[in-house]
Amino acid sequence: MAAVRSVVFYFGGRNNERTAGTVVRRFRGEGVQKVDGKGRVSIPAHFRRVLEAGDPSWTDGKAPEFVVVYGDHRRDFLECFTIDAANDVDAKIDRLPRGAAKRRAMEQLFNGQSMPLTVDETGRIVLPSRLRQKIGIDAEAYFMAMGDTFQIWKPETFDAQDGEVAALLDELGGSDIWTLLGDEEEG
Amino acid sequence: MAAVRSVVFYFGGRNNERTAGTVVRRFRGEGVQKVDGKGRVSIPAHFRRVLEAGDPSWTDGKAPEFVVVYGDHRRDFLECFTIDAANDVDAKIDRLPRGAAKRRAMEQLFNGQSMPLTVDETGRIVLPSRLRQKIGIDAEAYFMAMGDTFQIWKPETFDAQDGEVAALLDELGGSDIWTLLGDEEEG
DNA sequence: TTGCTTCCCATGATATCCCATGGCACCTTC
DNA sequence: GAAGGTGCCATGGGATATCATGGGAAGCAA
Repeated sequence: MAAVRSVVFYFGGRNNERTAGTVVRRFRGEGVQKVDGKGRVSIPAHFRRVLEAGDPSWTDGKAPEFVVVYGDHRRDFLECFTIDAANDVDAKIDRLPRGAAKRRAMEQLFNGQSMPLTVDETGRIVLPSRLRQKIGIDAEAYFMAMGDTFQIWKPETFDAQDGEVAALLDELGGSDIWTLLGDEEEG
Repeated sequence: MAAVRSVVFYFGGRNNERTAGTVVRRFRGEGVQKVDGKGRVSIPAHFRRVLEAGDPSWTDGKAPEFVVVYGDHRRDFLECFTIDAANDVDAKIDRLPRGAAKRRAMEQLFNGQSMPLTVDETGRIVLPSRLRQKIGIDAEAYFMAMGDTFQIWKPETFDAQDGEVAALLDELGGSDIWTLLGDEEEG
């Protein structure tokens, strides 16, 4: 019954400042999930696979943990990190000089304004009401992959900023990947 | 404008096996495949060979993975990337400055509006109904190679834009490859 | 108690897996 | 060089597992 089909890993982007050789499975995809009165939300199955792969202490059958950063009032979405990704960020913060203003700010944001969450047996998390209120989530939550992380939005909030993104893409010449990246150089 | 339905399979012939020493790396050809009620579609065998070659974690006998980008409302086709190609794109996106609007847009397009798919043992994928609906596919899908990637279209949609391409070629002076390439050099 | 969590069980809808078939290309064999 | 064998390819159908989601009971805190 335990479901570990052999998860196929693939390597993430080359220049993503990750430890060389680290196998990373990137988040991909998007979707709307229901949020019930208790604040329970299903994590899309594919995201769960990535969370499992990114949690060093996860084993088959267990529930993966991850870190959600909610930030201050300026942030209107939640950003979710695998344990591995969160450790990478922590390591980077550690490299900043002690006492530096930037370091304090980073620590406050990433260590203070964040919390660990655990996916339960049925693939759901419970979003504390404080977090739901913060980003205005009510009955639905919009999940969007961002490579190393994924984000949780109130659908309406996301739609609004999505319009801006679409406008930007128009300005940049459409939604063709190669055009946008500037394909002069070959890889 | 030729009707897609009249196109006979043209995937590069039958003997396109992995002959020793021959590395298949670019998608070539076009054709129509059936889509059944479950959304299952056979990936043309020649395309599979390229997907296998472009998946670092693929080994003989395994099922290759790849990434399909469906994009926003302006896109009326699906664009399929090998894992290698997707990693290249991710790497290029990673090189854009963090926080830049363009980077955000690219991440949303390429990480959010995309999903990983796996070719099954029989050489098929399952196109989720959401994707089929998005590009209007029901019983048939048109596959078209684009070198690094391949695209999946609703046949009728492809026919329509195919007419535009033909018109453009007329305008450019015909369909002679060398003439067209020469023009580009002069311009 | 009243309200919030946490855990366990239930269910409809997909999605996935396993098995099956007809066809065509190529290879053998006579 | 016809006839039949072999293997991959495209496709279909049914059985099973997984997913997303809902509801209730049990624990815990003011």
